[in-house]
Amino acid sequence: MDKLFTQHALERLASLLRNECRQLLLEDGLQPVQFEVLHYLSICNRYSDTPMAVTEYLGQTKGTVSQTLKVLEKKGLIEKVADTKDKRVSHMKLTINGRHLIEKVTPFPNLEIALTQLDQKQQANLSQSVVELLAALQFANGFRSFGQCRQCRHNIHLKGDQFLCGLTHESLRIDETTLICREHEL
Amino acid sequence: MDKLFTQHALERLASLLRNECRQLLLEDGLQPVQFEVLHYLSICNRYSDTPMAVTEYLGQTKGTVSQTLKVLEKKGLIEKVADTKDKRVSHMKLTINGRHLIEKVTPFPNLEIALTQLDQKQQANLSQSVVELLAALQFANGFRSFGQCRQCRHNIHLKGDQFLCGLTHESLRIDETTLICREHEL
DNA sequence: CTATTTAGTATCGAGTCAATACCAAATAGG
DNA sequence: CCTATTTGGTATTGACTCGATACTAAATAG
Repeated sequence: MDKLFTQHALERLASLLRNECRQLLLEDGLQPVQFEVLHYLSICNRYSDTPMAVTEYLGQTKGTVSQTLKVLEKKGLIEKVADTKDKRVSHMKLTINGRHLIEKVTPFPNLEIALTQLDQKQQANLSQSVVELLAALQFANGFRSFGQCRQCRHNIHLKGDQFLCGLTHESLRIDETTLICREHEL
Repeated sequence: MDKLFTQHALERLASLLRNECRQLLLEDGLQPVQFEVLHYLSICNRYSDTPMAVTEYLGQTKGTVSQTLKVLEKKGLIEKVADTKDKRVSHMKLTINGRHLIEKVTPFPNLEIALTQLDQKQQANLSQSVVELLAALQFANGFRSFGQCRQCRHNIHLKGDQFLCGLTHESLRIDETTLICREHEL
């Protein structure tokens, strides 16, 4: 079966990536999951930076995620901001230090090297394949798709730089439309 | 940068796979890493089933791997067999129960669904892309390539079903040549 | 024949993660 | 309008991960 072979390669890939992440963050005292959360928070939009959104994104329990966020907050990498409308929800914003850390460790050196060793066509193929599989896997998991705001069915392009979210009926700045949204649907 | 986008997709993919693995093994009380080791041991050849080989494969420390193996042994999924020539090394063989467990959980249901949702060409692309990236990443990590014996430069095809390893000067059964070898080199 | 290397184990501490239990705010329904 | 349920989030506990360190025994080098 070729599928089993692909699965094995994917598992191994996942394992190597996780290891590279771990070693990279060792001096900062961060764990792979913590980095994942930080990274997610750095590329998601204002509807998607709540503890519950992170929970859905990671596919873990909210209790687990709550702990991870607590650690990141204690390290001064993120800040909790209360929601103005719903007093239950809070938004997790990256601090300056959080942004610095992300910039410092991305892209992963070895992954970067590996990617540059592929030619242009291989890179394009890889990128496309991974995105396709990711979409299929998220769907199979019953997860939200967590795609870019710009590519969402709720996104309405008024004219020029003016965009609107059909779900929240709020207007979007153009730079917000490239962020990841938990309400994303194709 | 498109590379950053690819890295993010890969990270997320790794994360989702790990979660599926975890949930799948929850009732068996196994952790993702433990499954990874078990899976590796089920597809590696007789030169590559030692604790040190697993250590190189996972890219962790030997102490960490030693613990993982101890757990698997205590659960009756693998057995330690002493090497006949080198009294320091031991070989970890899967028990019947170990094989049963592997068969029970592979392939991962959601990954399987996701893969079948891709068409033939997408699947082929994915498989190829992942293998290419894996090779590049292993190289960038300074890791051994852990490829199939059959595709190794040391593998000598005598005639018909007769193969020889040019490194160990031992003859190989034909079914052994499809296993993964730690000494693999292209 | 000693010195170094290699294979492997044991122990410790910080951290992951699910499960459970809990609280407060928002929403639903008569 | 007022209670019941749902939703967002925190706290605690226990089994497990993982690197660091320290250790033993066997093999190899010089």
